[in-house]
Amino acid sequence: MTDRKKEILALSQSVLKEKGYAATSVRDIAKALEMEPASLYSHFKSKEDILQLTCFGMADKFELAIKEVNDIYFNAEEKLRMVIKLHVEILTQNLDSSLIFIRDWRNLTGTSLEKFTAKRNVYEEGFREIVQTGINEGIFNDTDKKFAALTILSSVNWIVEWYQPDGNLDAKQIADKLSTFILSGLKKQTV
Amino acid sequence: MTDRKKEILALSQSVLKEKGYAATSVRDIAKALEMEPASLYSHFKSKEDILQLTCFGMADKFELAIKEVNDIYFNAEEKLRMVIKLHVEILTQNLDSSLIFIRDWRNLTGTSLEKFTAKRNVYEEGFREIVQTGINEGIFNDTDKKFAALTILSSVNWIVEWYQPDGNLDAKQIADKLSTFILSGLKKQTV
DNA sequence: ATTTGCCTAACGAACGTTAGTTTGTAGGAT
DNA sequence: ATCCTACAAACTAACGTTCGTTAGGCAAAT
Repeated sequence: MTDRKKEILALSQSVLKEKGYAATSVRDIAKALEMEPASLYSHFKSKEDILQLTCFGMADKFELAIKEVNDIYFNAEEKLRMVIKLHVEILTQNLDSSLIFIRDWRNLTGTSLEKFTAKRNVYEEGFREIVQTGINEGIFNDTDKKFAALTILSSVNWIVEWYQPDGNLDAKQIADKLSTFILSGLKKQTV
Repeated sequence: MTDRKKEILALSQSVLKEKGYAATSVRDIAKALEMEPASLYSHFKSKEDILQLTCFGMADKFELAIKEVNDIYFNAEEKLRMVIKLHVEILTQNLDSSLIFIRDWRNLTGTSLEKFTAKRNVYEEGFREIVQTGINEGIFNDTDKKFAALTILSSVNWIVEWYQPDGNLDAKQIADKLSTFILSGLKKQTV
């Protein structure tokens, strides 16, 4: 991928995130980039090509992250804290892509859609394994691990809806807060 | 709203939830309903009319729920458990509308969009108040209430992504699990 | 007699995309 | 130094399709 292509992709993503993939036309993107619609096709095969590059680009980052965590860390709490930290970092460092990745992947078609959901399942399975590890270690409640993994992922992914790069919370602080919330809950421990 | 209009609205929603509002055409809806596209306009002013009826219909239900909770229940934990229960019930009993409500409200335009986000803010504020009540009562950790409310709402809303009406969890069970998770977290309480 | 619910037909606008062409630029040969 | 080649990146023009929507009519039910 040439530098110019990367640049145009990034700009396209910042346009797509505003109204969503389906509601944004190729002409919308071209206009924001101050070029003709046809010019985009010097870089991309199709509109969906942009979506694919975005979704799989993000999926790859997450895949790498969970592999790293499972290779290095032993303790389930450590693993969970680490994967949440990496996840939040990926989201906040790629906010435009992340919004498209989370909201618009459903617009993928055919084999792309299948591959994507497969990758997603692998990642979710990684979360479930961490929960299971914690249960086996006796440090997590013996809970529904599927349910737990989904709940964790949902709260982590939701940060793209409210995160402000210029706000008063950075990625590390968000990750810490989330981990604490997920691990200990809202209620004070009764002693 | 006539019975026929209600029926057509419900059918339209079941079509819209599949590919999302923006990616679904009026012709798609008409085809699924086995009528001509133009016939839909005997019932709705526009395509966005359908979206508005859906989004505000859901928003009204949630508004009612949080009012009920704040009127009746005193204790913050009780309030939180109750509002989660009602929220889950509304979602699961209106799964098609819920999916559109959660995913597609961004496609609203003009004053509709403004009104909607305002309503959403009111509801979120209701959650924040419950958290604040719990902190004041000394039963919740002194946490970032904005952050907590968002995290709670995200995990509650996410159930529309995986809930199966024919699955092995009903609304009550989901609400219980969620409440427990949110209140106590994943980690075993160290005694 | 009026209303409800659907129809046929069609409008203009916007859609994603393609074909073919021009422009700018970098590198090697003369 | 200048020319030639090659390629990248943009352009103009337009294609066929689909979009949301409207006008007007017709049949059955009230």
